[in-house]
Amino acid sequence: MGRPSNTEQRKQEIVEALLRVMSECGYEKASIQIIAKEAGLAPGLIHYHFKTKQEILLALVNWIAFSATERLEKMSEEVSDPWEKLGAFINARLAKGETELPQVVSAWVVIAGESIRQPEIKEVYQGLIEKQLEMLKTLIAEVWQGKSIESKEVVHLSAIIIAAMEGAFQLSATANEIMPKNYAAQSVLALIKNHIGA
Amino acid sequence: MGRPSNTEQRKQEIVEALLRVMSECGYEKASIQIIAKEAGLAPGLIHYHFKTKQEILLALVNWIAFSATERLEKMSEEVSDPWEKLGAFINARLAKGETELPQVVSAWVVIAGESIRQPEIKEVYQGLIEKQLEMLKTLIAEVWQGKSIESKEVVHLSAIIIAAMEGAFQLSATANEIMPKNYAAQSVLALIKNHIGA
Amino acid sequence: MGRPSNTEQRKQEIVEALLRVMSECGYEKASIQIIAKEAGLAPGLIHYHFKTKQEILLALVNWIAFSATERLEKMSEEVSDPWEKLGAFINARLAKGETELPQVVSAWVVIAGESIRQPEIKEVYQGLIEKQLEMLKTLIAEVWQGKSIESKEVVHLSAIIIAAMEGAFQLSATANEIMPKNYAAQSVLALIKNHIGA
Amino acid sequence: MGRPSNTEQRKQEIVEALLRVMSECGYEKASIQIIAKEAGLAPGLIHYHFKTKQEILLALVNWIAFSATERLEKMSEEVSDPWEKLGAFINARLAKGETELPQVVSAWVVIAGESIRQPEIKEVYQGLIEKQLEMLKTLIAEVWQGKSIESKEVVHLSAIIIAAMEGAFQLSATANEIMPKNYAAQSVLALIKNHIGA
DNA sequence: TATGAATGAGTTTTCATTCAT
DNA sequence: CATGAATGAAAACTCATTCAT
Repeated sequence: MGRPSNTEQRKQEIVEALLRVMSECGYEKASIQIIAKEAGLAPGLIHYHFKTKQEILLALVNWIAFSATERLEKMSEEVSDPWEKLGAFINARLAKGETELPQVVSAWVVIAGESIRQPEIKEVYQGLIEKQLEMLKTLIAEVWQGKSIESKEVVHLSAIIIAAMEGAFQLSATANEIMPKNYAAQSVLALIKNHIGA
Repeated sequence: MGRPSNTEQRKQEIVEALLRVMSECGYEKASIQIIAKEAGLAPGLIHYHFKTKQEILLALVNWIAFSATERLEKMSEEVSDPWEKLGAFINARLAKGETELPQVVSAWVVIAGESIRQPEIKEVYQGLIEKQLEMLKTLIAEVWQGKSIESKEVVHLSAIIIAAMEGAFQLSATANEIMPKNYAAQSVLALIKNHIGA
Repeated sequence: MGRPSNTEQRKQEIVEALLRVMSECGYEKASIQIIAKEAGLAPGLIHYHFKTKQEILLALVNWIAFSATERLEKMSEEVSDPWEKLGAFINARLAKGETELPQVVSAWVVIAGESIRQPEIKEVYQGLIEKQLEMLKTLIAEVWQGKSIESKEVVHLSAIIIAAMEGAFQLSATANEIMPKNYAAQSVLALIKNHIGA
Repeated sequence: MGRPSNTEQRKQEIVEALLRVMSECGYEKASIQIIAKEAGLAPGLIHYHFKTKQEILLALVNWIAFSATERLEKMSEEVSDPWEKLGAFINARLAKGETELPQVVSAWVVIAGESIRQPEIKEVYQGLIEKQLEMLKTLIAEVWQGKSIESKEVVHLSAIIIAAMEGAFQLSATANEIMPKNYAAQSVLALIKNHIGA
């Protein structure tokens, strides 16, 4: 009957090894050999579980996107007040003491760079951004009196807020002194509050 | 006597070739061979003018940083009204129809990714961010009644605005439908105006 | 489970291939390609087993040094008479019909040249010389009535004998007609005998 | 009429630049660019005066050989007593306080290594050794009562003394603590004296 | 599933040599 | 004679991928 499959667990180990290596070396310099060593596995095994290196990256991007989405959804379910929901959304990605590892932040910046030349990565990247944008539009429409979810004001505000959040990620990875993640969240929230006159 | 030097011109040609290639292939895939072909030069000549490939990247980052700074300074000199200055600052980096090529935007995202693993790149990257932050703080203090340049509010607002601008760059390179550069600028400006109650 | 390791054998094959190539082409001209061809292996495999080319050279130098030391020690154990021991020592490195291949002699001269610019090589080279010097001092003190091992006379005589042996190597590799290895050994021994008046 | 030729001087400058560079980097790593910089000349000029890099090496080897021979001859002319002549010969190459630069010693070891693969170099190298051997045989025959210049004893002793001198060079370049040049000379002379019973 | 050796194309870099000025 | 840019072949090294065990 053979041993029970542990493929899923192994795959996850490999993906997380890539995350750790990539957050220090970037994607190209994260060689299969190094990923294997980081994961404590033999190099050959990597290609048993993933056909190509890009497939691992794709799995990583999907995993990060999935985790983020999942966390966002859970957080917005836990609270019911619209403003609290909005706060939860912002905090979920930007607040200090997050489950979000600093490695994920660095990796995310690297992923953005890779998405420039790898359409498959770009697609997943865009998917996450779009999902976030949808959520944010909904949340902002809820707190902004008299504005419909597809009104120009809501759309623009949401987009620029998403940009600010992505930018905060980038700066916290590349210029940490300037943008510590801890005050990014409150600044963003304050910005929104003032903007819609709450 | 002897051959006249054309080093500076050649170096610039090489740097711009890297820019073009990098905005499509990323940094690692921008091989010396490809850069040389793009520049119409022999591969060996690249290393005659630059000792290493990283040196070309460094020159590119410095050039982008220098061009941006120069443009920002010139624009802020051309107008005298504080609000107009602020607008010029925002527009200089984000407005459509700019001298800023879309290639520069893509390259900038790639550079952010590279700065994760190359300290020399990180340093120049941070340098530009810091310079921009200083300018923005000054501009915001000028339009924000009663706020000193180093007050917490000004610092935080400036930082988040810088983040939004960097994020807008990133999104316009990776998710263009969501964040066309053309409305990023006006959104940011509107955000500031509302925030400080102007 | 898994593939059995043959690393040690492969490494030795590569080291010996370097020896052969180096004794004809020198170190710099012994390219990885040529070494690989000489060893009947794929070029990439060389770097799988040795991180750098210098590492191969280092392994070779260590191997030569180890072989020489081992042979010297064995030879001095096989005889007990002090004069015979001394003769065995001289013969071990210089006598004809030796296990010492002419390739080792040529390679050794090349190694001396490389040790000028590679400190790591120099270190191993010096180590062997020092070990030989210690052995020779002991042997000479044993046959030289009334001289202590660290007396000036013993030290100087030993040093010059080591020099003569190294020089004989060099001449037999570069000017073979002048210094055939076969009479170097007996000449050195005669020199010592006369010198200490035996 | 043009300017007066300075070819000979330039050539000598280049040769000496190679000497200096080679004594630190070896021959292969002594690139034309580096030699040119060391000589304070433009790279192109090197190839104006020497067709190939090997030609410079050849000139250097010849120069060293010529200088050595010249010095030896002059020294043996200055004294008339046979033992003094012999002493002068030994001292000329090995004694401390020599005009012989330490760089020449290092370069000489590198040259020996190169002669393994470059017949042209080997030839000059052997030529110098032979010339020295002839001189030494003459000198030894003069001090050794009743021995003819081509007797087996004189030939062998001369050969091993030449070997000791070359070896002393090598050790003083690669293992200086073991064989300082200063006591090599006196040791060699003492060895000869004892050997021929003087 | 797992191991780790093996492959070969591709990368950056070096450098003797040539050549336009 | 002299300069210094330009060339292109070759070098060491990397690495995703394959394969024998």
